[in-house]
Amino acid sequence: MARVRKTVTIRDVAEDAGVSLQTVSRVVNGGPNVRPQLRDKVQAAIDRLGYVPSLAAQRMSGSRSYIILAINDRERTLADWRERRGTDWVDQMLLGGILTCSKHGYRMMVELVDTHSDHVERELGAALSALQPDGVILTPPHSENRLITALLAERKIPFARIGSNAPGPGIAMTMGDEGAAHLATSRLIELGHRRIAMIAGPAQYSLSGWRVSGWRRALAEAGLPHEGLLEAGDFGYESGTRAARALLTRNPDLTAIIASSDQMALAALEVTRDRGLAVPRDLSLISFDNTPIVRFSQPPLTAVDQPIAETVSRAVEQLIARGEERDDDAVIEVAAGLVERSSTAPAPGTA
Amino acid sequence: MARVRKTVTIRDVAEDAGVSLQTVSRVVNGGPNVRPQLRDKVQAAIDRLGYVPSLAAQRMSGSRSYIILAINDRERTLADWRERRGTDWVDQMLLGGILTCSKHGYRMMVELVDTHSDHVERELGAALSALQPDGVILTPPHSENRLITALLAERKIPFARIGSNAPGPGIAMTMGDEGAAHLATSRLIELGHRRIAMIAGPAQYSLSGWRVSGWRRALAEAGLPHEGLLEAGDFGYESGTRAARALLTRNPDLTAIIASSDQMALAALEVTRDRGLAVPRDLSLISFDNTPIVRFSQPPLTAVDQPIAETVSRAVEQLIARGEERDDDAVIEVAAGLVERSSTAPAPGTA
DNA sequence: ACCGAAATTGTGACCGTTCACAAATGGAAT
DNA sequence: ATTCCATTTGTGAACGGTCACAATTTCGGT
Repeated sequence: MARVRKTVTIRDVAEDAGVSLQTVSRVVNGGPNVRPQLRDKVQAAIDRLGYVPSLAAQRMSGSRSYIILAINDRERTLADWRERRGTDWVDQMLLGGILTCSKHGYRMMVELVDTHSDHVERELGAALSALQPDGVILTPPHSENRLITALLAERKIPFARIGSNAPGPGIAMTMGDEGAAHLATSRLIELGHRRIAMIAGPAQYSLSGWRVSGWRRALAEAGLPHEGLLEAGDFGYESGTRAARALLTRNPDLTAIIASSDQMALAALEVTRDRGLAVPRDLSLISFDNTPIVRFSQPPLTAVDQPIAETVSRAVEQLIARGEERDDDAVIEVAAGLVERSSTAPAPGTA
Repeated sequence: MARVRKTVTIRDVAEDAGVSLQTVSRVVNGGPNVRPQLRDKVQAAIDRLGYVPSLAAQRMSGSRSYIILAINDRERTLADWRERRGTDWVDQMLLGGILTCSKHGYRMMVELVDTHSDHVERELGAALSALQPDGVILTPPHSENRLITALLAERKIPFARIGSNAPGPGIAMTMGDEGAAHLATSRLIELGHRRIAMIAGPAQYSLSGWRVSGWRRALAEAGLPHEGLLEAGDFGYESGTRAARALLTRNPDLTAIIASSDQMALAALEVTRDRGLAVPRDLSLISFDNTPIVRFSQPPLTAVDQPIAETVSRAVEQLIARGEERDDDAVIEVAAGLVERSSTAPAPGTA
């Protein structure tokens, strides 16, 4: 353990090993064409001195910055968002990304930007100039923001759009919302349900639309109607209450509800309870997101599991790989799964 | 909106404004001794070109890095931790820190290190060399790790230890665990409870000890015994189940339990229900942490609210302020509060 | 032993910014 | 006007790396 007083630079290593700076640089970066013998000698010096290249200096001299920038919404992130969808989403996203970055020698930096369009361009532009990241990850609701994607495309920085199903500039990382909704709906149909309602998310998120599509497609495939079975919320609890009430009032024969967020599902659970209906005996319930909360409700909810951590992780890997490559757009799907708990059961009156 | 092709450097601005690099630098950094007229002219050029100084270059030339490094435990963070204490802790910490950093023109970077002591020094040392942060935030269980604090002290990097009550090197940011436990216990005593048990956290976290102390002190002040009323868990659900069972079996006259984590409190809730006891009619329950989960249990739990976001936020501000100052150690307390919900009530048989 | 190409190593310039210091300018006092 | 000092501006040298390219070594084939 060498005692480190001042920062150890590549020069110190070069001197210690009796070689040139360039050689040390080659060893550090695993460059080719270094004789094994010399490489070992230099490596020994590096270890002895505890040398670690300075990220700042590396970036200065034209190499990569080894930074992935994750763009999050400032307002929604902390207050709004956590109230509505549970905090888990942000958490998983961060940790999935950070973990994967660290695995590849990269670092993830979180940048919070305002939703207000004027500022977005400014703020993001400043962040890009200051940090010069090798890649950017866009999270909802910025995943499909034209101004942002245009800015990134112009600067030729590879970027991934999380939770966006639409092809377009950058890499779209979808969690297969259409398919997931289809899966959940199909499962309910399989259990004998015929009147299956959906509480959708707000239209501003395109995933809301995709989930509705998946639900509708599954119903259509089974020859079931969807009229009057759709209500929209804003992912939050109160909106779920409203939607559930409307649905149950309008459709007394309802036997299943799919909610586009855990909070809205919990609200629906509360509403059904108030009306004297038992879940899952009288009504089955499936939620989206599968945050930790739904494991502790009575009963625990069956939920569509959005593989957020894995999605972000894959996004990071894509960006890193795109480092030198051409920036071909793509849509990558990470499949969602259905975690069956106790809020789903065969439809009433079924064998 | 100037169209940005290549990165705008300080040179471009200097040229555009017809001044020297140094002058631009002065304007950017709010340096003294620049004539207002010139300053405006330069500022105009900066705005027009959309210039933002490169963090890397700034760091290179001896200025600060404007980076705060938050050290988290790799294993516990993702898997273990979230299972045991709910994911909220990490989330709040990150966002509290990130938000505050961004407010001051700093950025927060999360570094995950292994718990295994050999690696910690290496990993952290590498991170410090690579990033050269202006400050470091240590989170449990690293807040009191000797190797880490020694390393930071040696490198003279200001650092804050979150959730540590003990004075020592660096700034200790305590959330007043002793006081919080005392507060919760006192409230129960006030409600007429006489047999108040505690499910403590694992000994490896010093906050566990402090919470026990606060509980004990409150009991002592009221002349109540604490013998046989203490069980320890590991913050996780299962351990809470075990502890609650042991406590209830050993003390049939128990009327209140304080749990050192939300998960353990939920477990205790489940156990009391199994035994035919109603909360809060027969038994009052208070948990620690106040993660979103406890709002959705039946009944919603009264909980000690750990002001994590604020604590980290304050820590960041301390570190930034310490930038140039002397590194005097300190213990700063951010008081916890009690959020009363429906799991606490007057003791059975009380007026 | 000799030649040439391939493999290995070294050299200088440069990345974008700030630092210490030198130069120029301004204004008050003489 | 002149002198002098304080204020304002400019200059060259770092900072710690990498890049392009030049110099050197190695080695197979003759």
